[in-house]
Amino acid sequence: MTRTTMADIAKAAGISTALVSIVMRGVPGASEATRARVLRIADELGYVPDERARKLRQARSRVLGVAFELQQPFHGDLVERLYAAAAARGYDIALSAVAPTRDEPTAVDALLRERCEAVMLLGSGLDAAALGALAGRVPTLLVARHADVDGVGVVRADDVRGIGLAVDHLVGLGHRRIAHIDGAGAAGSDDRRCGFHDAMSRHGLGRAADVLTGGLTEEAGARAMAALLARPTPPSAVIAFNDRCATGVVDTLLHRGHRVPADVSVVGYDDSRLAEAPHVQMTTVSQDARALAAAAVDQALRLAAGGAPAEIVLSPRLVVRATTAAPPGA
Amino acid sequence: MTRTTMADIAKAAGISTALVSIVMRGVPGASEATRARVLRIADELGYVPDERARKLRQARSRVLGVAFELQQPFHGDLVERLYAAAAARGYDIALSAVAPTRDEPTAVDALLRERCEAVMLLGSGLDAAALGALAGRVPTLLVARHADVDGVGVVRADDVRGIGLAVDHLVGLGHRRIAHIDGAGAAGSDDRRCGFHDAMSRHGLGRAADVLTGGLTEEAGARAMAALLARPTPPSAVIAFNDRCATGVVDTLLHRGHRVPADVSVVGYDDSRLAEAPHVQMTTVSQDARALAAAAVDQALRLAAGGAPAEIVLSPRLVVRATTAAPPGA
DNA sequence: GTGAAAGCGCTAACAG
DNA sequence: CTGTTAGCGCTTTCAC
Repeated sequence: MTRTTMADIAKAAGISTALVSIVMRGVPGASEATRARVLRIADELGYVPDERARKLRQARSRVLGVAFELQQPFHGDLVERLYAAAAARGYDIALSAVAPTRDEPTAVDALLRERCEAVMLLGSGLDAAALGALAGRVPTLLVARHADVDGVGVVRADDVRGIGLAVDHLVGLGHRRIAHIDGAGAAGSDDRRCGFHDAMSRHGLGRAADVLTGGLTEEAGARAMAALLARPTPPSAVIAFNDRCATGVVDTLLHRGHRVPADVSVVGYDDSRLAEAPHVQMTTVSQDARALAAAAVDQALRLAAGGAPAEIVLSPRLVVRATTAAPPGA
Repeated sequence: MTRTTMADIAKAAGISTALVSIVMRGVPGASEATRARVLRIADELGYVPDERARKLRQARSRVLGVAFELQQPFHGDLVERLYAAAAARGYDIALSAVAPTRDEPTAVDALLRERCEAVMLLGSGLDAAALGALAGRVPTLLVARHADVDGVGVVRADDVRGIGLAVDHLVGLGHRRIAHIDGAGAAGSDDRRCGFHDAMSRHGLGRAADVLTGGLTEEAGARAMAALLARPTPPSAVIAFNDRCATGVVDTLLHRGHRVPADVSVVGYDDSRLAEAPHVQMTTVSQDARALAAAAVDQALRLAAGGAPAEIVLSPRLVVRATTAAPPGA
């Protein structure tokens, strides 16, 4: 089970390791004959290049670190797109997961040890001080989260506008009593809450703007929806912090015998795989994981090259599906 | 932004890098005074050890590779536990994600390049030939999947028994028309299907055993449930392939005005975070991610040390929550 | 208790 | 086109 090295191939082919390296990297400097022979031998010997050694030798590691949450479907979408965006630029992705039993500092630390050229934090929960400190050690990029910290790059969708789109859509359908179940302090929840208030006010519904504390999970959405249903006059539409939260809202409504969207309309956020599932068909605000990922890799590389941090704000898009309709009696 | 190395610390402290290494690793061989001084200087300089260099030098990389699916909540649970189990043995985890646009061979290949001592594939979709080939290159361990391939270790829960527990529970409640929505060829689906047939037969309900093609997603569950509802006499209970699938089943039932569990009981599989959410409270079969992860790391290390592959089968446990009850009119 | 020297597997100059 | 020489940052003998 001992791994084949370049030296083994060089010996077998009767050439130097440098030449093998040239062939393996596919750079010019070897005759076609040698190239073919080396490749054949490498294949026979089951050679797999040692990334660590390669990275160690190279001035730049060509690795981008990504800290993400294991249980956040939207992070899954982002990570998937980040792999592709990084690969397109010749970079590898080093993943480090955040979970209830593995906090963000731990995850980031692991990335630092891998000598990533830059780290991208997906919807990070770190505060300004921690972010500032991190940015002092490694080019740092916040993805899908708003923050104004010196030295930290940001790539995100315009959350204020995103929620605005949702409100416009619902008001256009005839809704007036609209509630927002927020992210309870999670990345982006402040912006979305503001966006909600702004948009409602714009429609002259400032006083009908109802905000409840929610969270990032189905559970949070379910709890908040239950609270709403306990009111004398529940809203006719709900905008949840994200798709998972919205799923909890829908479940609670259905469990209690309310129809979606006939009785209550529900809007999610993220357009994660959760929302597009045929049986869910959730109206949601798309952050466009693909564009976000592409912009993130772009800026991460710029930062790594010594560029100045920027804030890149992408426009979200409303994806109308089947969980929104005119309010009852409209 | 250029990283501090051991040489920098050695110079600043006026000692050799070897001594710094001794201190950083916390092994005996340095005086308390030196130790304290080195640690202080390292801290001041913001030193972070370079894992790549360390791994390269060490005979063993102390890294375990994990290929997992980004959108599978149960994989998230497993990964979280694997981090802890590996850390307890002094090992790091290298993550490589599988997603619709990133196939398993790609993910495994990335792991190989990192010189993992062993790779663990979570619910892999690789066939016997591919697994055999992989096992020839690196100690390979299948987690949460059944397979009988030479040289490949397996750590899984007893799926036949797991489904059996679900059937026993439902029959005990009085159900007789029970359907199983399967995994459509996914890892474990054969076992679960067999387990379903076995258990139903054991209860003399072999002819009432209804199996539908499903899948791993909410969507698959929703589609299958819709098909069941189109029948003249739909079942009074459904056992889904996993929690995601079960969620789709529940959603479809609720959407169509059926109550869960009053009209139809639903059982999931995995006991992922999805199932325990307060508003869901799904009855499900627990594979105990923690125990599975511990056993997996255990065997991965044994394999890496040259041990013979084994099949470790853990007993699943039925977690009764709120989606199962006696059938209507019972 | 401490340091010098030799590599881990690879790539990046250079020479030839 | 091909080979030699030097390391990347760290750990590991083996001296002192």
